[in-house]
Amino acid sequence: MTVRQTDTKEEILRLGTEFIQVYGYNAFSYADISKELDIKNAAVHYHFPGKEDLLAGIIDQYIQRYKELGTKINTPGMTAKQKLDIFISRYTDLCEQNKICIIGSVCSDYNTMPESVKAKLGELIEMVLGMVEKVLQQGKRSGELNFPETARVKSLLIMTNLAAGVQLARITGKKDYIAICKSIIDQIST
Amino acid sequence: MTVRQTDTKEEILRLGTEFIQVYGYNAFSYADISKELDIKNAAVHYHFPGKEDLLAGIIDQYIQRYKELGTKINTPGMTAKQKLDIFISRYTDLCEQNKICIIGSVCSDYNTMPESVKAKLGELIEMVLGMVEKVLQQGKRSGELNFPETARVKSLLIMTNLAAGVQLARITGKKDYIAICKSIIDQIST
DNA sequence: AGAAATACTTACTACTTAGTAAGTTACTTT
DNA sequence: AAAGTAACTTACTAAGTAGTAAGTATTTCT
Repeated sequence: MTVRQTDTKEEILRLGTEFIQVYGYNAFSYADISKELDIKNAAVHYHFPGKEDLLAGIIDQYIQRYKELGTKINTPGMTAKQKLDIFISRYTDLCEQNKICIIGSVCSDYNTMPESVKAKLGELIEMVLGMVEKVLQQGKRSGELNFPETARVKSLLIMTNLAAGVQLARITGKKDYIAICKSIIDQIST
Repeated sequence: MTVRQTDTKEEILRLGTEFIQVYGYNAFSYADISKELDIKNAAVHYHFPGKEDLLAGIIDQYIQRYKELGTKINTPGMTAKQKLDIFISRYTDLCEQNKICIIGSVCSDYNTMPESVKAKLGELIEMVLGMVEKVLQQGKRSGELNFPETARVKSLLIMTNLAAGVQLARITGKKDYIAICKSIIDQIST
């Protein structure tokens, strides 16, 4: 039962996530993190020996957060539409902060990553897609939502719209992202 | 009327494009290019003084190619569906070579780029979206295609499906990309 | 109180990065 | 034939990169 002496490790994870979302994985260095936190780069290496370890830690944290979201979503009395809105709002938040989804960001550099990280990334994606699929399935069964595709394929369509939507918004502006979100909702509404 | 002494410049552009599509913009160096072409890194700097110039050249070439595609597409006797298939096949080719769209790739590193490159990227995207929009409009008018959204929004939806689809395929496999393509076609078919 | 673990800093190394200045070769123009 | 230009190479620099070994202060365990 340690009391918590430091939150340096969590700050490193926070900053690492932010840098990936804002500048990309191969565009930031341990020096960027240490400068920002006013510590030495060796301190970053202490918590995460290599940059790959940091990336693995960031993805693990992401997986953890989505697991918590899954628990939250399984609260009874929530409609499928409300659940889906929670997923969409995650991307809307990113868009408003001029960030992009770490999955999309890391995907560009995917081929420069070790197998261990690739596996973790696969786990994260399958988890998110699975969660959205379940929500869509629930909505379809209850008659709340309507779409011609299978729930799996529809989750692929929606998630690709959102992921590339925030990327596009960086270049063409937020109005395009907003239009995409509106269409996603319209498409599945009965 | 120069005869063409060298194709080094074009080879650099070709390799640069490939590196961006395979590893990402901030993950390759001038040394990677010079090694591959068996020249010195100074030779790369001769043709493209800075990495930003190389990126600008790559995007310019992409814009040029899409312009040529636009001309090709304006050939009479081509259905809207055939035209759209040409756009889709570009992404399918990428997917098969385990590459991703340069727009999506570069987007991760967008905030590390100079304004001149950002502007070029905007030009490229608006051009592609505009072309797809026109094709969709034509198809809708002629009754060949059917969709509830505006042509502009539908082009956003389709292009985000494709762009993120090839990204996703890297991680979860090509079957997901294929399912996405099938759905795109199904959605707009009358 | 002493030992051990935690969370660092100091000080460094080996390597890679983009980038440049000056020289070389070969072809083209006048 | 001379001058100029294009397309390089040679040889380098300054800055940044990930990463490490050894030391220090502080807390925790026994």
